[in-house]
Amino acid sequence: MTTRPLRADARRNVEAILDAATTCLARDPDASINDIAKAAGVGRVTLYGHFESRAVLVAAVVARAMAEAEASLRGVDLTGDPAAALVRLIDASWQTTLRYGALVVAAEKSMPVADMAAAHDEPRERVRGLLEHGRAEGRFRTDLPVSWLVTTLHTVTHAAATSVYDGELAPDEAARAIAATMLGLLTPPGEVVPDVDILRGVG
Amino acid sequence: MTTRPLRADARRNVEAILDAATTCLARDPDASINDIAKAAGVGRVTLYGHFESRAVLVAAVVARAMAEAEASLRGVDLTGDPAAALVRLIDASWQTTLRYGALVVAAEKSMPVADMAAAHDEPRERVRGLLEHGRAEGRFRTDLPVSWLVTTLHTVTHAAATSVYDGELAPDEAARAIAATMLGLLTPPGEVVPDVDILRGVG
DNA sequence: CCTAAGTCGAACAGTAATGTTCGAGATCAT
DNA sequence: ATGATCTCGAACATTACTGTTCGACTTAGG
Repeated sequence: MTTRPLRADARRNVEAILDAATTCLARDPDASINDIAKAAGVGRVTLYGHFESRAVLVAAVVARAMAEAEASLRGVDLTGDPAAALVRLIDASWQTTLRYGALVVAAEKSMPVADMAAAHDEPRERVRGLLEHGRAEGRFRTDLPVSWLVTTLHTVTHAAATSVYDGELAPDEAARAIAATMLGLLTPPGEVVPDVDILRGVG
Repeated sequence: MTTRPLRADARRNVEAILDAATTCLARDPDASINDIAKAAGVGRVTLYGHFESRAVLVAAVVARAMAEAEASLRGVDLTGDPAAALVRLIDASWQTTLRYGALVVAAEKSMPVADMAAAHDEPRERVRGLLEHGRAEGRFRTDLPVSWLVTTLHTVTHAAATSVYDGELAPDEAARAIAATMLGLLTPPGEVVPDVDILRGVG
């Protein structure tokens, strides 16, 4: 059952297809197989030679994106000051969201709901743990459900991605904007909002 | 060119179609004309008798939603304390977002980009004015672009709508959650986050 | 250099949606 | 109650996409 090693050009094409599919689907979740093949500089038949169906292709794209996200998040130190840890987490996850953020829309249409839920669960739990920690220390607000706070981080990050895409937010300002926004959002009523620039590399 | 007055049953059907289209498109922006007609308890031919094309139908649905939104927002008093005014604005706009929020996705696919931009401009300007006012008074943060702050209100409100839809947030908690979230988010670094419950009807 | 592996375009079948046409029948309005 | 208005299902043309098959061609690699 072991798949024979692909020829060099075939391996190149698979890579090109995955790259093209990533950018095409991020731009338009309804992008056709034809568009993707053309963007990859490859015939439609060749694409089907490597990916059985559209569903298989987007699954492969998503898997690759998730693997990269995992890798970039695993290294983040979530201990110590919760606010500082949050800023580190945002810095690490921002690039991934910018590249792959819009993919979820494409994924939602061709993947079973259970798989989507499972894929979302792990990163949400990671964030949830950090927020709970901050709440226990009195640094993050407790007057709103944790699940809601997790959702806001998610949604604010995605909003930043589309803002950058639309030219409303400069790419190099984005991570700081997200961090500043979240630090204010998470501060308990009656407490003072921390300055994001103190918590980041102050240049 | 003045359209003759419709017969009673025709008027009823037009209403039913608009209602059905609103809920169907909010649930699934790709809902087919067939689904909408069936949901309205009407044949597909009848629908086409009243709405030339899918584009015309969604335009009509959007127009009705925008009119209702306009009506509910026009009455909001935006003067006085900016934080209190923001809370009033959120309370007024929340119900509309909950009902019509997901429509924008459907609208984006069948309306010219210019129309979408124009439709978004007016409410954004309203919010922008309020935020500028708050910034001038030192109540809202000035270390982030206003356009970004406007975007966050937009995105947080929509996130609340989908959270309610998914059962993660109780409908009656939503408006308070949005207001609390935004008040924290908008507080300048170094300042104290206001308590939302003091600014709302304290029950 | 020669073969197996890979590519490509064209042409095909299948599906699903939009929009139109027709005529028979129901419903409102006067 | 009678004619204009409206509804409805079925059938049709059109378009767009997915996925497959075929045979001729190019390329990798020993």
